[in-house]
Amino acid sequence: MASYFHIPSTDTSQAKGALGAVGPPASLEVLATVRRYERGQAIYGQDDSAEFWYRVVSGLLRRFSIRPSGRRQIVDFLQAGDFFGFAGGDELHGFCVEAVGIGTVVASYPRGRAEALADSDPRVGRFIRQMTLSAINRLQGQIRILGRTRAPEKVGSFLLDMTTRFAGVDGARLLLPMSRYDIADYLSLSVETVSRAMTDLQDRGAIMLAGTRQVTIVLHDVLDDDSGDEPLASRDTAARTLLLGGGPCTAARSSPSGRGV
Amino acid sequence: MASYFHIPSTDTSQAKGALGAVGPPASLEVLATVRRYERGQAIYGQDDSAEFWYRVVSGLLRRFSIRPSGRRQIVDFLQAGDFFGFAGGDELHGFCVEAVGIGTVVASYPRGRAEALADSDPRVGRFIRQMTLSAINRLQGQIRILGRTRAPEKVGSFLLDMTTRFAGVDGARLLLPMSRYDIADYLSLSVETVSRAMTDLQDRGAIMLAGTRQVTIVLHDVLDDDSGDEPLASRDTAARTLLLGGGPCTAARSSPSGRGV
DNA sequence: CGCGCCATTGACAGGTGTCAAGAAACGTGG
DNA sequence: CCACGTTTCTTGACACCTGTCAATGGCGCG
Repeated sequence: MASYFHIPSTDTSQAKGALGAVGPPASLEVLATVRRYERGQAIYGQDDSAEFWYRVVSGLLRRFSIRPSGRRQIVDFLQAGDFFGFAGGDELHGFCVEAVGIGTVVASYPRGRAEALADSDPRVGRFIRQMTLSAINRLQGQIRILGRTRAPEKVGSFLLDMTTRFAGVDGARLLLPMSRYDIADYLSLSVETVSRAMTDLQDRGAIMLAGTRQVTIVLHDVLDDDSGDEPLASRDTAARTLLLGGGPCTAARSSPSGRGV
Repeated sequence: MASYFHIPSTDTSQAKGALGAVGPPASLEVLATVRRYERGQAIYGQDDSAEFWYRVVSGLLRRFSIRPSGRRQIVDFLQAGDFFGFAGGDELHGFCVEAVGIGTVVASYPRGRAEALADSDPRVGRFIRQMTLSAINRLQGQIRILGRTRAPEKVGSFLLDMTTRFAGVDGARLLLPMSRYDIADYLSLSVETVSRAMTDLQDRGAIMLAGTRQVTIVLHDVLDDDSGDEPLASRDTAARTLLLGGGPCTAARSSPSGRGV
């Protein structure tokens, strides 16, 4: 974290998914402006115009929106290498992006020039498509998690998902970069329920907690398990799918890898 | 629905969001192969290889995955003009796609040739980026909905979201193209709870039901309301955001338009 | 008419949000 | 170094909501 304003190459000290490993093309990178953000500082706001694309150089960001009720819903956690800010056509973002910790560095790209570059340089276009696809994968992963019905399952699959993105040297140990409040707003749970789910998973021997942020995964299958022991939920739906659906959609999958659209 | 196998242009008889209105470039369209699917028939399965991109010509599809417990989770509803099937880099989809109703027509594009075309033809590349962005918008919309805590709110925001996508001639009337079971698996609720939420919204005067599929929106703000009357949820979180967050993220938004990344 | 499928409603147990209190971790200043 | 305030995290009690199980009615179709 020494040089803040130079060498905007991605910090790959953290383990990353297979996709985001490759950096942006040099022709795109010359457009970059790099800036450092403090804890809680906003990169952009909910009603700001989408004039830039962004890339996380190092640190962690949260993308969220505030509901009329005051509830904060976190839609995405962004780490080194992740792109964000490419809006859906009209001018507004619709979301806020904030730095979670201190020393978060973000590169920004002028939207118009970046899009023009994507037209002229196939590598840039392909890269942008890759970035949007990894964004889609992250969103689908969160939908998978939000789709679980009970809190320990949500927290469990969240931890597994984080392991694939924020894992330390050995795969089982995980250093959570965000607070319980962030996790709660990401999973649409109350902080108390997140806390209870953590201790529940620990009591069941699925994880081990060292302090509040360090988690060691012990039993993967318990975290991934969405069958509340015996009762396999939604028998009706499953049965209907088996009868009507046909095809290979009936087979259950074991490993959760959010791919494809 | 007369000509099944020719003129694969998008059926725009249904109202669409602003983005998907423009059709695919002609250079991409020459690669298309069009096919018709019956009710419940699979376009591809969970572990099929992602050799094609697809576009919905007419009808409705559901994209989902089956959990080990047997629960079906619907990740996306796809209608005329929507693209799908561009996987996240590796070879598998990870999801199933099925036709919801009868007479669903889908165009498929060989993946390799379509990607090559995206490199050589900027219009195709831009179009693909547009399609991925609208996919992102759909996913973010679902995350917003799944983030709500109580069933009537989920169903209410779901109905509003569907109105923007499946609205009839006048904006308030909505003809649901999917069953209660589909809605339940989309919102991660039980069918009974969806049904109860519908009647609850009707009792409160927010909607009017004519039969089971036709819904008339009466009070938008009730459907969009996520504050359970008085108690504004997560005071802690909101207060913390107000104090720490800073920036324009504190302002609440009224209209739910899922834009931006 | 009988038979699936879909939709609705009721009863009940279990899980989660809320409110409240207390413990632990962290930063700051003395 | 310790005291102190703030923030974060955990745990408990209780009301409410949702999933489950069960029963019923509507609807299309052979």
